[in-house]
This record gives sequence, structure tokens and C-alpha cells, in this order.
Amino acid sequence: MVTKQKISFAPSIRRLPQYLHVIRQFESTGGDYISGTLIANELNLEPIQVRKDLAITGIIGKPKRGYPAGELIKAIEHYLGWDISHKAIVVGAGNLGSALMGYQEFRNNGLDIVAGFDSDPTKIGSRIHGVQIHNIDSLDEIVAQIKPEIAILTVPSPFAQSSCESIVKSGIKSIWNFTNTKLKVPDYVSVQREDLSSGYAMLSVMMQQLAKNLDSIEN
Amino acid sequence: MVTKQKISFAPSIRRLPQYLHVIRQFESTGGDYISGTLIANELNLEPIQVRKDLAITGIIGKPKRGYPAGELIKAIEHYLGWDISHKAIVVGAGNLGSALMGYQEFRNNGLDIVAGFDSDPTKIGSRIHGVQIHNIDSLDEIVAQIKPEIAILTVPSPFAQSSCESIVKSGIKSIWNFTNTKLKVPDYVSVQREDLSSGYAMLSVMMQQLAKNLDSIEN
DNA sequence: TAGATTGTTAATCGATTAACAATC
DNA sequence: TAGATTGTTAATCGATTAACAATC
Repeated sequence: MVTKQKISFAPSIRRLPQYLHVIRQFESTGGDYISGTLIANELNLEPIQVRKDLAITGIIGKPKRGYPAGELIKAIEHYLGWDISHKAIVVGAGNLGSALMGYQEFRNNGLDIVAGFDSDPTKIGSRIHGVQIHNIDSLDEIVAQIKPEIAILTVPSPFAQSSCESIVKSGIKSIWNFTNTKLKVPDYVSVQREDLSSGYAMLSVMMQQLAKNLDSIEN
Repeated sequence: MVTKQKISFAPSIRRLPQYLHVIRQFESTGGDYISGTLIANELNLEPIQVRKDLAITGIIGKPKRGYPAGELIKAIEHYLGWDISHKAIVVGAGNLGSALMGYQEFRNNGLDIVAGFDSDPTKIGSRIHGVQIHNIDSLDEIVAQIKPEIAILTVPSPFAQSSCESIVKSGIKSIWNFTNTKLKVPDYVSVQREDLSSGYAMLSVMMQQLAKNLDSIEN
């Protein structure tokens, strides 16, 4: 049986795209070797953390000089699988779905959104950011044709579970879930949850600490 | 000096909204006492983790019965500050900004989006999901009037830093950053970064493990 | 009552940070 | 060369999980 696995080094993996961004910028301005210290300064992190994180990609740096920027970019991209193209569909072509279809950053990193799906007749047949929108009823058929690896789920939450089931039935095994619904999926399907509420919770607690700090200064 | 602080219990705080969602649903169907075990089952977590997390809100449960649902909801809401209204503005009324303005989940949790800002003349003066869109040049003025606590930043990344500076100058101290830009802000301003790339990185690594597992089964 | 569930205390696990020799 | 930076090994820190007495 394929057991649901935890991803090791999750915190490091989540930081890699930030590094990639900084290193690409560095390279595009003609930079040659980039040090962990420089990356750390740019992102308000500790140099040792950057070095440890980069090590998981297999890159070897040069003492005193840093890491060869070009190779480092390739190493991160390869580690993340961003050096090859991944076809994806967007299920739910509302505002959020539309935003994601137009997100250039994804395309730069191998995520190729090839189709959108919606139930709204005024959207079906149109193109959003160049992506053709299909009737959600034709999901099975079109997935069979174009064989995408990823489904990005951006429907309103009441439709999340049922849409998810259509996606699973169509044969897609990776779902990026932007709804606030905990999806029930078979073991062989993996779900990455993108939970805006959790970010809002963090923001809220930060705000309370901010208020507390101001109080303690004033009094 | 107000030093930039780390939030303790961040992982627990991030899970609280999920619990809240489950408990509200439970209560709305007439549920009385809800056990940590039930919540854990619903979210594929360990009961002990749920109990530990709930404990930080100060809730006291009853052995054998669980937690009083109504009180538990109030405790979580209060811990997060979601029991009082927080005025927010959205800077950048593109697709993502529009999606957030229409996100009912936020309104249910005290986040009151009272104005949007954009530089596009066709948007200025209109309403998106009921929210009035203003010229970004009038940010200062309107913030002075309505005194929002939070700015949600959804401009294209080339404008992120400059928009951020306008926000800071206007006096707002909490920024929810949906751009992929690392913002440079004074010490007394806190930024919550919502980084879609990090989610995509996790998804990508999950997909690789999926592929590896299938391989090992086939061979 | 019996047994499920709580809260507490301790053990484990993994991530971050520190220390430092190696080196370009 | 001198010194900044690497990679490795160890120490610390915090989060998760386990064990279990208390109890409704």
C-alpha cells in the first residue's frame, strides 16, 4: 500500500523558492558566486540556515567564494522538479482561479496551466489569461486527452469535495487545494493545502503582540 | 525599541482555524460537547496534538465528554482576536485582490475589508464585491479617515516595495503580503508573508515522492 | 459503574543554531 | 597571505508524541 508520507525537511523546502528568487536576481545582474551570507542578509535569515538548506539540493560551495550562481539555480530547480514542465488544470475559474492562471511566477517554474474548468456558461468557451475554460462536465474527457499531473482547486467550498471526487476519478493524483475544506481522498492521491485562514491567524496574533508592545512602551 | 519577535506556537496557531471550522460545523448541527478525538479524526491529526493546541486558548474540557462547543468557539475566536472587527484595505485590485475582497470566510472572522486601491482608472470609483476602489494616490488621505489596521498587499511584484512604503507612511502597521517580494519595513511594522511559491515547492516534492512510490511498486 | 477523554508530565523527534577545522 | 566562507559535527531549542493518573 502507498502510505501517506510526511515530507522531510518541509521548512527547508518552503524556503528554497525564496533563495531561488534571490539567486536568480543576483545572476541576472551578472553575479558569479553568491555566498550564503549574502542570501541570508537579503532574507533576514541566519547564514547557517541558508547553508544547511542549500546542502539538501546537493550543491557544493567554495570556501571564501560561495556558491556558483548558475549551478545553484540548476540544483534548486532540479531538486524541486522545476526544471521540467508540469501540466496543470484549474478547477473553478472565479477570481482566485483567474489570478492563478495569470500568475507568471508559476509558469517560470515549470507549472503549465493548460485548461480551466467552470460551470458558469458565460465563462465556458472563453479564455482567461490565455487559458481555455471548459465545462466542468467535460473534465474526464479533457483530462484523458491532455493528461495533466496537477489539479488546482479553486471552487467555492460547498463544491470542494464533489469537485475533488471528479478530479480523482479523472485520474489526477496531485491536488493543490485552495478551498478551506479538508478533502477526503484515497491514499494514492496527495493534497497540498493552501490555507489562507492559517495565514490570517498568524497575522492576527502578530497584531495582538504589536498592540501589547505599544502598550508596554506607553505605560 | 520594538524588536521583531517570533511568534511562539506558530504551528498550533496555524491549526486553530481548522479546528474552529470543524467545531462551528459541529455546533451548527446541534452538537453540544465535542471531543479532541473527534476533531482529530476529522482532520487526520493526533488527538493529543489537538488537545495540546486547544489548551493554549485556555479552554478547559471535561473528561469523558470533551469540550463545550460554544465556549470552545469563543475561546479560539478570542485567542485569535477574531471576536472583534479589524478594518483592512486591499492594495492592488487585480484578480487576487478581488478574490480576497469577496472571501466570505474573512468577513466571518472579523476581517472587514473597507476599501480597495488601484492605479487603473477603469477600476477607480467602481465597487468590487461591494468594496469601493480608490485611486492609490489617495491612500494617505483615506487611511487617515477610516483608520484601518491591516493592509493586504496584492499588487504586481515590481510595485510591491513602493506600495509597501506608501502603506507604512500612511501609518498602517500590519501588512499581509501576497507578493513574492521580501518587503523592507521598519521594526515597528509586522509583515505576514503568504507565499504561494512555498506551497508549490511542497506540492512539487510531494509529486516526486508519488512518482518514486509508483516506480517502486511497479519494479 | 466502566470506559472514554481530559490535562500533565516525560520522552522523542526534528529543526535550528553554535562551534570550528578546512580551504580557496 | 589573511580572512571570509564553506561543510561537518555537536548543542540547543521547540514541537510532537507517548504515558498515565484523574475524572465525569
